[in-house]
Order: sequence, then structure tokens, then C-alpha cells
Amino acid sequence: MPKTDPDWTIIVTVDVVLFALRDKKLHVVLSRRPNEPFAGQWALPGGYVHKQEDADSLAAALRVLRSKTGITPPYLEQLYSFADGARDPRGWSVSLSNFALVDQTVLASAQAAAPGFGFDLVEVNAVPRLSFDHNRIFDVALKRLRDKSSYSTLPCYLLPEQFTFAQVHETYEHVMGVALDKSAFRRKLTEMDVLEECKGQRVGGAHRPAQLFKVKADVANRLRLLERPLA
Amino acid sequence: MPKTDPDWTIIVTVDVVLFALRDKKLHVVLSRRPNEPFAGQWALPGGYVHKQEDADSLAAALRVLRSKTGITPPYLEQLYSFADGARDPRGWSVSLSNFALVDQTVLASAQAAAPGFGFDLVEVNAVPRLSFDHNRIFDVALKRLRDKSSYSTLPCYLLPEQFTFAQVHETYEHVMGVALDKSAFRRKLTEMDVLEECKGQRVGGAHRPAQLFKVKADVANRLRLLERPLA
DNA sequence: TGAATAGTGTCTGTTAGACATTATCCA
DNA sequence: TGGATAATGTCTAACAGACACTATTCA
Repeated sequence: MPKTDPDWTIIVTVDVVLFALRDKKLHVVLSRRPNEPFAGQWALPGGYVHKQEDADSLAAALRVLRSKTGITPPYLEQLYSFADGARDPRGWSVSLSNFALVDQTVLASAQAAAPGFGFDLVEVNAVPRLSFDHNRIFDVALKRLRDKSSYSTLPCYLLPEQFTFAQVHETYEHVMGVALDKSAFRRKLTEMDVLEECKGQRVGGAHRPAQLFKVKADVANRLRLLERPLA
Repeated sequence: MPKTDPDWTIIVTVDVVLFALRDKKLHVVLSRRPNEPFAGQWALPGGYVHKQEDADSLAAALRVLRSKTGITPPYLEQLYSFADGARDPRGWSVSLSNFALVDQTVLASAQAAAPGFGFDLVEVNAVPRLSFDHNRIFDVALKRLRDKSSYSTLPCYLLPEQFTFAQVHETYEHVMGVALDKSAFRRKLTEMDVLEECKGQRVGGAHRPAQLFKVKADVANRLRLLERPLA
């Protein structure tokens, strides 16, 4: 880690805004900073790029996220890079910021495997004051998630691999923060041809059982035009 | 500039994909690299971030672009950050990449003021092999410009401040690479309420003169939600 | 008056929202 | 059979593409 501060040294970090659903509401993963600056305060999971270990910025983001939370999310993409002389008291710094989505299954298994990780899920409407410029990063991430959700299958990454139509519908509503007509929504997803039926798989209680769906194999890639597939 | 290469030093540069119109076709500004690596070869205008001079990454991009081409573009936004250990032979590096738009007027005055700048305008369908991973950066920039043009007034930055409807129409067609119905296009721009008439200002030859328009003052800001206004 | 470009009007097929209806399960 | 949720159908108003038409200038 940089201790001296010659003219040409610039701090390069990665940060991740990781979204998940809990109680049908959109949450974000936050952790307490172990070290100065801002020791003990809330922050987005993040850390230095290690050029010996990290092939590229996405690999760095995955490594850092794994080390801080134990989670390897099924979706990760670059968000924006915040780079200036004021955002970190240690000096001119770059935050290669990413946003990621994780479903309850992966999240739960990560928590079960290593309950010692100090992270919390916080409802997106109740995010506390964060370290550095992380509130700004979070705001940009939430906006980007909502924008992209209106024309992509992104919210499906918040659900388990198989899900019902009602679940997708509800998830989109919670992510976007608006009500969506059930019929029109179903029509749209159908004609976009992004989901496939899990034949025979149905779930339900004391009522008509619902068809289970999953995202078609080729669709996931369509969403990651700029990115490489995750390791 | 870094000569030694301790474990924690990472090269941080800014690069700019600068678009302009010439002969009604979309061009990109390229310059010859003055130094190794890739000395003498084509590259996007770029350079090191100077943390003493540059307040943030956009300021760095503007300074570098001005120093390499003499141009200060009316539109600049961050594109993506390319960051890995392979893109630069000198080691692990970050390119804070931006894309920018400039109109013929600003371009011409920059060229007139300092004809010594070694840059060229190259048609976007005839971009040569570039240094580093700059071809990849260019591809991403062109895609982003086209995507964003379909729902924004971005192409207007390629035109002088005042322009006719025919000019905007033609510009959009050349940027997007497809034909657009004149009537439908006009309807859309009208109902989006992004242009205002320059009262009384009309131009024309031996035919009906055309109304001059300009982008409404508040619209420019709508496009720069993530960015700060340029200095 | 004709050539040339500017600008408007109309028709039509498609689509999204609103809402009604039918379907299928369990108790 | 009734309650509950799943899934589909219908009506309508708004919209986009295609294209025809009118308007205005100069030579």
C-alpha cells in the first residue's frame, strides 16, 4: 500500500454496489470499514487493485467482493469511475465502481459458509451516510439499475434460477418503484422471448399452480456486451 | 512519469474518442504517438493524469485533449474504464476513457489557431489499426454514441449552434447509419420539445428558406446527469 | 412557371394500458 | 363449491412509419 506520495502515484481501488432482494424489497450490501480512513463507518465493499493478482478491473472487483463478503455474484458490470483529488483524504484516487446483483440463494449460502463476514443488507431507501463519496456512487448505481431494468432482464438476477411469472412481475415493480400492469408485462416478456418454461415444473398452494420459468441461456450474454463472462 | 515498477504502482491515463462531422460523414480525431510505446503510430488522443493539475478525470481529459489537439469540445462524458495488466506494455494500467463531440466551427477555429497539431480526421468506417487497445475503445464509443443518439439530442453537438431541421435530420441519419423518415423525425423532435426557433432567422438558396433552430438551454443539462458542466 | 427544398397532413398497422374473463388448483 | 391465484382475451387510445400533399423562395 502506498505510504509515500510522489507526484505520479495515484490510488486505484474497486468498489461494488451489490443489490439483493429481502422481504421483497431492494437492499444493498454494506460493510464496516476495518481501517482508516473512516474506520468503523459504513462503506460499499471495496479495496485496492492488486496488480499481481487481478487480471483486470472486473477480476479485482470479484476478488475484493469475495474477500469482504464471501459472495460471488451472478451478475457484475462496470458502473462508472470516480476519479478526483478530493474523494479520498489520502490523495488523488480512482474508484473503478461496479454494480452487481445477487439472488437470495447465493446470498444465503455465502452467509451460511462464513457467518463472520461483517456485512449488512440495508433497504435502498434507508441507506446511511457512507464513507468517501460512496453515497454518490450508490445513487448512480440505483439509477442505472432502474434505467436498465426497463429494457432488460437484469432484475431476474435477483431471483433464484427458476421463478414464477408473479415473482418476476413483483421484482420488477419493486426494483422500478412503480406498478406494472400484469397482462401487459407478461405480453412484453413473452414477445421479447427471453424466458423459457421449465416443463412440468409448477408450484402453488391452495390455488392454481404457477408455471416456473428461467432466463434463456443466450439472453444472459446479450446483457453483457461490454463485459467478459465471469470466471 | 513512472520509471520504477513497485507492486502498487498503476498507470492512470485518460483517452478521448472525439467525433466530428466532415463532408456530412462521421469522423474521429486521431493523432500520432510522439513517444514509445507505439511511437509514430495512430492512437486516440490521451495521456497521463497529472494529479497536481487535474481536479478530476473530466478535467484531465479536457487538458490532455487541449494539449494534443487544441480543441475544447462542447460535449464530453465518461465512456468506460479499461483497466488490466495487458493493455499497455509498461504494466498494469487504467484508461479513463471518454467520448466527446465537436462541431465544425470549434474544430476549424482550433485548427486555424494552431495548425501545428498533429491530428487527423478519419472516417469512422476506415479507422486504421491503433495503439494499445484503442480500437476496442473506439468501438465501444461508436456503439455508445449510436445508442444514445436514438433517445437524446447528442448529435446536435456535431452541428453549429444554429441549424436547420434538414441538417439535424441528416446528421442523425449519418450518426445512426440508417434512414429516418423526415415527417416522423420532425414530429418526435417537436413533441420532445428540445428545440426552439431562432425567430426570423432563416437560410436558403433558390427555394423556400428554412427555419433555424437551436437546442433549448435546459436540454443540454438533461444530457449530462452524471457529469459536471464543463469549465 | 418550374425547380428545389421546407414543412404539414393523412392513412394504417402496431402497441401499451386498463380491465374483464376464463382456468386450475386445494380445502 | 368457494376461495385464491394463474393465465388469457378484448377494447381503446396513442404512436410510428410510409407517403402524399401544400408552401415558399429564386431564376
